[in-house]
Amino acid sequence: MINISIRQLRYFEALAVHGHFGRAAEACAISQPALSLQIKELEDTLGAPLVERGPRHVTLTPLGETLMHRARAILLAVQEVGDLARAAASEISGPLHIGMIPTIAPYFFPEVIHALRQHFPKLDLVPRESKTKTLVEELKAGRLDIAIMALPLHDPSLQEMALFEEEFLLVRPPSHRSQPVPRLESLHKASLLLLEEGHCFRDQALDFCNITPDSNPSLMEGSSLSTLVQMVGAEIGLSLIPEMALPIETQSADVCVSRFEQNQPTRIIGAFWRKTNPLGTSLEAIAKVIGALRSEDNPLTSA
Amino acid sequence: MINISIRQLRYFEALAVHGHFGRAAEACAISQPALSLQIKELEDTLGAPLVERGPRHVTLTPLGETLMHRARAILLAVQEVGDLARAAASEISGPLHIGMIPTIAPYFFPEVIHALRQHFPKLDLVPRESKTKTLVEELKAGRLDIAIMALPLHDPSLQEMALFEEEFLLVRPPSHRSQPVPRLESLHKASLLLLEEGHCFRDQALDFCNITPDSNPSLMEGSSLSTLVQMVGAEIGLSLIPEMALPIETQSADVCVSRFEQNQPTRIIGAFWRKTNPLGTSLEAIAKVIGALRSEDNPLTSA
DNA sequence: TAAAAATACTCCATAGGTATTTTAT
DNA sequence: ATAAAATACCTATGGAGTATTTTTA
Repeated sequence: MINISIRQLRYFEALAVHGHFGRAAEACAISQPALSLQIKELEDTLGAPLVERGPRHVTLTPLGETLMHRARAILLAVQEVGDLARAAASEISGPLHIGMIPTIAPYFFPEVIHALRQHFPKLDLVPRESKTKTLVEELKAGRLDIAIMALPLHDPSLQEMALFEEEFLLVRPPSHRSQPVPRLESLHKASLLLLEEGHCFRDQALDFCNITPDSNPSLMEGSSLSTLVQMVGAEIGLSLIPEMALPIETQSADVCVSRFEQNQPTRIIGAFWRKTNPLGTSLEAIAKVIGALRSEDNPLTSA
Repeated sequence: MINISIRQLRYFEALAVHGHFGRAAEACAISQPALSLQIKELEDTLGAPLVERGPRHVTLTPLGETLMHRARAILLAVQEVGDLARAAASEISGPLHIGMIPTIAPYFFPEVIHALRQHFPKLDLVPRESKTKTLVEELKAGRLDIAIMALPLHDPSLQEMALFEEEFLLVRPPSHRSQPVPRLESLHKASLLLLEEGHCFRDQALDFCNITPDSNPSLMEGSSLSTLVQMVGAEIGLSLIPEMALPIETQSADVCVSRFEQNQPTRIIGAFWRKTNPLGTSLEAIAKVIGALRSEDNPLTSA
């Protein structure tokens, strides 16, 4: 029977990530020789080298690569076993890694954290803001427990739960205040300011306006909603912002914010977690608390 | 970070299987206190009891049950990491657990073992004979590396490889020798002898003859092909046997064996293994050697 | 009260630390 | 020549053994 230890897999993963015995050892909070020995032992039991030792950095051998995949899966499964305990406890406690997309995070995180502290005082919240793609990766790798993102996602390994619907609002320069609200379909002709590549809000907006980035030369980009609103205030163009950003982003800029008169676009925001996460039930309760914060004005559930 | 060891999971699995600290310890080749301590430690790190201690036997708590599922998955993944090494070696070696369905095993195992010893001398073959359902379970649990069964199976976690086609032959009492071969479709009117419930060969035969067990009161059952042939020899009825059983089973019985004149029924025999088994490539080579034994007379591949 | 698990203790294997040498560019 | 990994050696944690006590139907 093969005698590898979880410890060896942990060290090996660190070595793969850092590509350097010394730094990997540091990451594992052990000395470099200690890590070297465990790697050596792992190589011995497998009967083949796992890394190629270079003078400046080490790289994985093909066998090392395949082991890495399997090791990650095992380490995730082990971590989930650890979470079994927390799931069994009457009250959820310990660190909870929670992620949110950038177009929501700055406006929603404060109240989410406040509400979760109220409902689950034993929880130690570790918030993170990233784009959807990163959040999904982090969820799957077990570095996040739950993420708040826009639906739909269609990832079979993730559980999704819709929380509330959010409107897209039109932001125009102050000079437009007297003009009528343009129709959504006419926006492709305007100078539209949108978030840079990778933000789901950008894709949603493009989708609603029926725009492909190439076909619209007057499209301009910003890296945050705040920037966009400021640029609109400086008469550079129009933009869309999610409802949630309204109170904060329009405070410091002189802009004209309007709903559309018809075909008001919206997106649905939901919570996501690994289906295999033993904390599932707790995460559902947490998601419900988060959803309740917004569902008063915007109820998705008919409760 | 949770500090669970693979050792603890192994011991816990043994305890779950045996329901008894002493016997589980024996199965793990350690002393009872050693196992008790590891279980206790596991319970401590998870913060909740995993087993309910009874005076005669222990039973898993609900948490223990869920842990068991996850532990098995982890242990299987670890075992597969162990197999990575063997897969990396130039020549496949070590123990290979191979299963076969009962209607093939007695006739085919000898030549399969002989051929595999020739081609893979470092392999230590561990053969087992079981019905399809059991073989599938054993494959998935990692207690079998490869199984030879009838297609189709449609199990998404298993890789299948067709090896050869095998005919179903009609076995009649010696008195029928002068009579013409009945048509396959007329067999449901005859006194048909078939294998008992659970053999895939039985289901295949029923299927070919368009019989449902209930609708045919003259159906009789035996627990082995050998029994069936002997009963046919004793004029008790007719039967079907797979081609492969022919040389052995008809040696010691005075029966009349015939192919059908039309609609000759066949089944396809194939090899199966876990898709995640790192030995996959080796198992493919092994399966090819097995298939080559029969594909001379019965080629499935157009080689 | 009897079978079985928990506890007490002792021992040894091994993970980890520090100091040092070897290696490869 | 230098950064980095391997080796040597020591220490200490903890896993396993034997003997014994506690538990509970």
